[in-house]
Amino acid sequence: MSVRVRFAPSPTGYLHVGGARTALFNWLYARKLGGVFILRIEDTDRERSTDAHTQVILDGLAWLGLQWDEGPIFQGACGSRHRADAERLLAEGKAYRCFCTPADLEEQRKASAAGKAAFKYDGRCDRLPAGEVAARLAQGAPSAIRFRMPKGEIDWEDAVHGRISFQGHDLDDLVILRSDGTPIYNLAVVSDDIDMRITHVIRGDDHVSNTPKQIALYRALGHEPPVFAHVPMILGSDGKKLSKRHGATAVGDYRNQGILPLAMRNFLALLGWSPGGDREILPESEMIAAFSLGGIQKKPAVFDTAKLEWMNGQYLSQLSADELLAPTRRELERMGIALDHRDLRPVINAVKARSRTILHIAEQVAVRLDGMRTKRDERGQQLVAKMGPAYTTNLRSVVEALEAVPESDWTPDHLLGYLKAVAEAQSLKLGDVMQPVRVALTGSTVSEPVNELLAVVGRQQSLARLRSAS
RNA sequence: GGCGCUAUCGUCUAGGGGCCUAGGACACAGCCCUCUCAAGGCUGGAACACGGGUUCGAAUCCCGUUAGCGCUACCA
Repeated sequence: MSVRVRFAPSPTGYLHVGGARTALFNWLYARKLGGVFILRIEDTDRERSTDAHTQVILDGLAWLGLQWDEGPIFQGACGSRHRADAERLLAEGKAYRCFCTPADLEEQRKASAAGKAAFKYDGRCDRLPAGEVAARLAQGAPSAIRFRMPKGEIDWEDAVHGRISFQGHDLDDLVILRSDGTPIYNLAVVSDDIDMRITHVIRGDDHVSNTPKQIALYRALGHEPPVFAHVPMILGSDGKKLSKRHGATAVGDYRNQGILPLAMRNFLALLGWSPGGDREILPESEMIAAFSLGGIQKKPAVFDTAKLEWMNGQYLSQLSADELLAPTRRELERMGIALDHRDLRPVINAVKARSRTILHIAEQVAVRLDGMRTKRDERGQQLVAKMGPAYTTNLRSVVEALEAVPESDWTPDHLLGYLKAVAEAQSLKLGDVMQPVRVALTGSTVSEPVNELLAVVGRQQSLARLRSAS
């Protein structure tokens, strides 16, 4: 039987990095086994689901290059099947009607909390005589359908964790169909996974405790459960589950910060999984070839932004200026800087070695071609002050010499010669003539070699800016 | 509280009884290169949570302790 896996996010928020990694593992597994990767949108929570969120998820997956083979299938469209499954369980005596209202249950919960024990539905409606049930239904009393949880042990061989077992008597008789006829998550998932002939359920560890309930449901519906693989959570630097207060948690946030999709995907793959050996930067083909569920870590992983940026830098350095051009332009557009008429490639080449993100590249381009001052370079003025009067004196000497340089000599090689000549003539160290130029042109003490910087900014612009600075 | 899961450098991990005086990567420190900063190269500090077993031999197997995390809805 061929492998069929699914990624099933609910469109109630953005595409979280944890979700993205779950999607990635599903995708890798499908690709590795020649299986089918299906996208299902779990939108049964009508209140919180929106089309906008769905679109963000679709965009995020596409950006990461995780192409799905089937779907997106919308769970909300399968309500009649969910209802039919619930009613079948009811008819077969595997479920029962529950007339407890949410208010009743709230009260039961409170009473139980006082006794320090965990609340567990006591099955009072399961003990209602058949006549009573019929009478209440006849009166039109609203009722939900509850699944009667089998009492024995429920266990499975988890592809990541190994054997996990629960005792049926620790589990609740869970509601599977609300009184308004809509399904509850655990039923919808099982019903859909059966319908879609899912063979492997690869999802987050937060679903481990749902698994025994779902296995019971599978059996009650007359189907063998699929293979389950529960992948560990992703934590913030403080060891708590990654959330908004840790800063960026959505895939889109990293996209906006100038992270490349392949770098993001590679980083995510290494969070909780290792190809074995010492490999880190993996092309898609190697990643797929090396992937296995057994190679997934059992413990949660901390999301380390520094390593993500390092990895992004690795990918960045492998790309040519031509390949970096489009993303850089997109970033500049987002920044509201119009440089459409300029050839950005020489500048990109000059700055990319010192950049870890596309955003940083775009900023450097803007500084050079648009005279933009970035926030991080605002301290340029302070640097000038720090250099004292020598800054102005030395800068003037350079400007004077550079003004005599013809356009035809305005190249990195020739400029280096001119700068060295200035240093020699003034008995200065090369750094003493270069650093003022660097600061004047970029507002920063950090940049590519000054002769390259001058070439990239261009003769006219360089001289104009240096003059006004000196 | 109950149930479940987990436990190797600060972080991501290699490791599946002897190859481990525990390897790699990020981060950090130093050196080289150098006009600055990156990149690159070299060097360094840094971990098997604790306690019992099993075994000739345990990071690796078993038990317990501790700690962390997850779940505990007519949410998903």
